[in-house]
Amino acid sequence: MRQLVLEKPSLDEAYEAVRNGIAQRRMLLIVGNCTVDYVGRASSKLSPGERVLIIKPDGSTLIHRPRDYAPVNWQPPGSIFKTRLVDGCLHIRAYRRKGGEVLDIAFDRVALVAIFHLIDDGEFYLYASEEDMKQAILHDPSLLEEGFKPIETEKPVEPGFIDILGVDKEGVLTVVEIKRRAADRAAVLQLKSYVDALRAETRRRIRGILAAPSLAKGAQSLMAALDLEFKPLSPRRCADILRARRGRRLTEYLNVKGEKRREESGSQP
Amino acid sequence: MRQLVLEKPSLDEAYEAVRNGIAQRRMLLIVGNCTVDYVGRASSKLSPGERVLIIKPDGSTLIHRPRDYAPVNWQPPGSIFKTRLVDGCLHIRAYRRKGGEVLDIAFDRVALVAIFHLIDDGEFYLYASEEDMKQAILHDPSLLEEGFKPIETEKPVEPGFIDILGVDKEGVLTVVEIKRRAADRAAVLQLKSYVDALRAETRRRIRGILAAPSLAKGAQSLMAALDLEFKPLSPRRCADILRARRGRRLTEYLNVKGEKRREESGSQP
DNA sequence: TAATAAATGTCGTTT
DNA sequence: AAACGACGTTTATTA
Repeated sequence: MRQLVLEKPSLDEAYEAVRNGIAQRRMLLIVGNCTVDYVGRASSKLSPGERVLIIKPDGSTLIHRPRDYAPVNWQPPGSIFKTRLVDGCLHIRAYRRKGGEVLDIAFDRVALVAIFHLIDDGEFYLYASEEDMKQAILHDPSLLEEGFKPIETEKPVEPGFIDILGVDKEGVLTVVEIKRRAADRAAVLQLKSYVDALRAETRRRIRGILAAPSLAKGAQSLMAALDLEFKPLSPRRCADILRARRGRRLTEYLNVKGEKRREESGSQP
Repeated sequence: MRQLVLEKPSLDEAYEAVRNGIAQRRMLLIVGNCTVDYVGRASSKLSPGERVLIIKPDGSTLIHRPRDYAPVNWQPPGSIFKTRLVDGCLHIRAYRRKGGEVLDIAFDRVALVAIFHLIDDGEFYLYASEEDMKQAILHDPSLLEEGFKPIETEKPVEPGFIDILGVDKEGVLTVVEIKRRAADRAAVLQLKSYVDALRAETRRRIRGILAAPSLAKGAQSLMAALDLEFKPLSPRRCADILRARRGRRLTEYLNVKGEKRREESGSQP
């Protein structure tokens, strides 16, 4: 059985199919009228309506209403299931050991049960992450400031980790905090705490630079008050620069180096 | 047409069904082998594999692999769609005005197209939120501390909003920051910035209290260093207390007051 | 296991 | 539209 699709099944039919599908660790899509109850870190109740329930082979469970990006209720991977027919309803209970969280979905009508054995070994690549921004600055420190020299990345302090620690062209110790989106007050406070932590370690003068595409309004006054600096830097531009750099390096390998080195270069994330 | 289900349709059949389903603002479930490309705030590429695509009436778009809670790619509500048959593939493009984000899904094989007109007017209630914790403290200030008296909630400062501002039994101004889960360094810094902002407004002595179920280790040293205080408080307990309080009040209404007041009480979230 | 910070975070609320 | 903070945030990484 690669796929099983039941249109408007009876609750008995649905029950059997769902039970088997979960036992065989398939991907289940169930559409129907249901209520949802959750008890765990919080509690929630959802009165009747038509929704889509997804149960994945890894135990992830999602209930999607016909609107919104986010599921209205869910259970993360690793859930344990119990399926029952009670009082003319198909109950699916997803239990999570951690936190003793329980999600109970009760269908009184099922429009579809579809069960699939999906094979997905595709590779996923994401560009223009904060990590890409950091790499771009390390490859080309002038992106941050002319004369900037990185010393260390992810330096632990206090605790917490400084994205990039370096010195400016005057030799002044400089803490760099990177954000891939508009920096808000929280980001400023984060940078401030790193600078303060470092001040406790040394008497050298220390600059704090926040590198991000933009700075929220309320964050601007904070920056000034805390004597920190802002450097506009977009994740897209960083990703482009990285790609160009790596492209160049790849070309160098192709022209000069042997097979093994080319593979190494090609396997970079 | 309330529902249309196509098992293993040809790409032509799938194309027609998807086109119509999107035009009629239905809920679409499409299962098949696909690649996914995203360009927007970041960029991503996903090589071929079998996945579930959900398109909602509001334009929300989700691509789910057979694992993980989160979709591998998505588009938030409001997307605009373009469906095409190109080079033997069914392309579905979800375009988002904001940020010019583009999500392109290309199926070379479709296992299922299921289209539904879902009606969901159910109401969703969540208990034990941070808001519930705040209400519980306002109803019973001794939850925070014996003799505590709330003065104001969501007081704006600097900017930012103080969850609860009050005075302790000695009359000392007290800033309360509430977290529904273990308070981390960011929460401590948030409280600190509120206390500092308030200090700029008055010369009175000010206490800062962080009310949360627990305090992360790294946050403890920060609390001490910044002269702030921690009060253990669980969202569950607050929700229980709130429920009891409201239950009691409801009972009072039922026993004493007329129809109109009962309705008001009953309509509380 | 706990803690720390990123995320294409999303979502509601308010200015 | 921008900003601010909550979220049952989840997820990855690291001590």
